Amino acid sequence: MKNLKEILSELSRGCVDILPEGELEKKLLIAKRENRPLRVKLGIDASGPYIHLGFTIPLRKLKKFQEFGHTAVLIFGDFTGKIGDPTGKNKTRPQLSDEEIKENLKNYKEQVFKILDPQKTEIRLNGEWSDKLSPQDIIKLSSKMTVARMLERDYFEQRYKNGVPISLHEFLYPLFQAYDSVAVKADIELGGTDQKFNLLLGREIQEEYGLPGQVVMTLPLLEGIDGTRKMSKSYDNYVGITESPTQIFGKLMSIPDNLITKYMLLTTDIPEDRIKEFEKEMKEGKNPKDYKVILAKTIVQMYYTKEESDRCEEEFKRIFKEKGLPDNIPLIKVSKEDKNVKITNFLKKYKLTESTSEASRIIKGRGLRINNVVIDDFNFQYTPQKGDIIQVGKKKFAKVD
RNA sequence: GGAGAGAUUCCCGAGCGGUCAAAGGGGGCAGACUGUAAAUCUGCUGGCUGAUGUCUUCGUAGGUUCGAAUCCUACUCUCUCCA
Repeated sequence: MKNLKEILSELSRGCVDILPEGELEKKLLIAKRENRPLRVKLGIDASGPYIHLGFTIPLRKLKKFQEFGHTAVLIFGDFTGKIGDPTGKNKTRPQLSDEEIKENLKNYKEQVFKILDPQKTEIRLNGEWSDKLSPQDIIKLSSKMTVARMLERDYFEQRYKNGVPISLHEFLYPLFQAYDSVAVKADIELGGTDQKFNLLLGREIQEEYGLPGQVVMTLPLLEGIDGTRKMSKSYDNYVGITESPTQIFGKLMSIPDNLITKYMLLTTDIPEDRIKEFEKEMKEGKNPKDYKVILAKTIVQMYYTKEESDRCEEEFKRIFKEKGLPDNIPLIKVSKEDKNVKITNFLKKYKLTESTSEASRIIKGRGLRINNVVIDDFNFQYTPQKGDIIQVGKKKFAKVD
């Protein structure tokens, strides 16, 4: 049995804030005294439940709580999803239909239980209670918040300054989210650092409704594989946990060096002191690539198997060190008419490029190889032969069948 | 309700009635160098095409004009100020 100190240190690994300070310890003590599990809340957007490495950070934290006997309460934002969240400027997200929500929920569950223990997980749809709120309830809820405080938030402040429209209902979002905490009687809520305000609001609203306020734990946002913007599907810089081992491995190998240890700390169970050693070794001049391999292998192993991770490593070596070819080159079936076709048309026809213009651009840039021979003439007449290897840029391969 | 400002290509942002497929930056793609890293350098960055050109693009719909992103009208949306 671990003592309280050890538990606290494991639970706070990677956390940015635990607010109010010291409260987590109190909650843990209360749970022990009352012999009941803590209810740890995490919200997810119903519109795109595609779980990438960034989102595994809070999920893994939740798992940690489960290991210590507590209950994970996942809030699936079907209510908010139905209203349609206007994120950007001109894009008002389409409202989700009931079927879409159902479908998303199904996919979500599948992925989430790759990490969480289903026995200790409670999945709730916030429509359950939000749908039932009357206008009076909503007014009462809104009266707990002032416009000035809303506008203080970075997110709104910037948009307001830049003249980007803010719809009124966007102000309601944090309130509904906060109300979720009331509804599920959360003891703790997890979220990214960008959620700090919302999470704290949850605490306040709980107190307004006569409940003990939740403890807020914020976790860092993980930069995507481009190393700058936060990991997100819309930036196409994500590593999805349901992607193929090869993809996961490859993507992780392309993250910038300075993120290696951050990824380790947040997305794996590699012990913190080991990570510190790695850091030191890299500073002393060891090749960061080797540590990246450790990271990539660890993660592939977490979501697949040890064998897969070994295979990925070997394949990676073969492709990039020895400039060999990947294992699974997609085959393209060419038809008999494909004789002496213009190469640009060919590339477009088989979706190797978006357009013929893109094809000629790549050809001009010396990015096209057939059987390892650079083709730099965009008027090249191509007659595909079975077994030809076509390489477009660094990453796209195809084999003629 | 009133007054003003604005909507440009993936994003930000220039843009005299013709020489504008539209400056510049960001992002992206490709190449060199590497460790499929970072940094740096180079090229490209609407579609189709025999590269010559051609078609579609500047909030939407009309109009003026030989010719419009640029002028006019209406509409839609946004912002700011006043009440």
